[in-house]
Amino acid sequence: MVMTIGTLGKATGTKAETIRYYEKIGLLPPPGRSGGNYRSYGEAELGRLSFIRRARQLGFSLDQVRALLELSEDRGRDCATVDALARGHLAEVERKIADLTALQRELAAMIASCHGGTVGSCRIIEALGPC
Amino acid sequence: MVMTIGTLGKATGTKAETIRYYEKIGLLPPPGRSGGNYRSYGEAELGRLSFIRRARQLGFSLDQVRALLELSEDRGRDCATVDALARGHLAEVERKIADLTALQRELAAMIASCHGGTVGSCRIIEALGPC
DNA sequence: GCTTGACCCTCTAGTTGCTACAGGGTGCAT
DNA sequence: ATGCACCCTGTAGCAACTAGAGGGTCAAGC
Repeated sequence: MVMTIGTLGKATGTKAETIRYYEKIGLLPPPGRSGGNYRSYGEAELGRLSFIRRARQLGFSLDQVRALLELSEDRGRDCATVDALARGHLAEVERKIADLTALQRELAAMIASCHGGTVGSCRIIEALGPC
Repeated sequence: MVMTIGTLGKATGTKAETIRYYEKIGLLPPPGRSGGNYRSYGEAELGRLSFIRRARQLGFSLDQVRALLELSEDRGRDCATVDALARGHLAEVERKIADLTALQRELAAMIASCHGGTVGSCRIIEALGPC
């Protein structure tokens, strides 16, 4: 099964530009070319790109994806490194959730304190102003 | 009270580079200069920069901060616009929290399914692989 | 009065992860 | 043969800074 970049893109929910970008930064190997100099992809590339996209959806950075790809190629290796990478990412996500939740509370309190009127007496602006 | 950029930075928890950046994008007006061509700031700038930093800490974008600053200058105006801006931002934060929470659940499940061993049998790698 | 060190200046380029052109070539159907 | 959808390369842009090069300024200490 041979695909053009557009077909591969549709199969993985990725824009052609993004695929070319992944190639440029070395996340995808340079594929073969057709007579008209079109990139041509097969099953292997489909699998690799799916992996990348899935990991991205889970919020892994491109650097983390790169590491995961490398680790996944070495099937005999202990998977503790993979585990650590995923746990590190989870911790990061949890920290972000905590930060945003604190933010949410502050914003909600600020908004609740505003009872209309003019900017001059607005509690939201006041809350942002000099302490 | 006259300050150099470094002093203003310390007072507001902002790096000098960031202050110059804010000036470049028009968030802070160009300040006066000392004999040696140093930027010199007073109370007004301290207030404005504090406002900016506080809003940034609450996750408002620079464009939103710009709008808030403009609104705050017109004390007689109805504060409904301010309120709407803040509510919009809160909604955005809440959406992000929901997204991250979904992510967190997926990551945690993935990690829980991994019971050690080699990469070849690693459930994390498997979960990322082709469906 | 001269040096040392901390500070300041401008300007440019890098970060992350794409996205959007501009200015072309290819391939297939009509 | 001509239109249209697709492909190619290369560059520039987004947010919100951050870091560095290559200089100038100022106060203190000797």
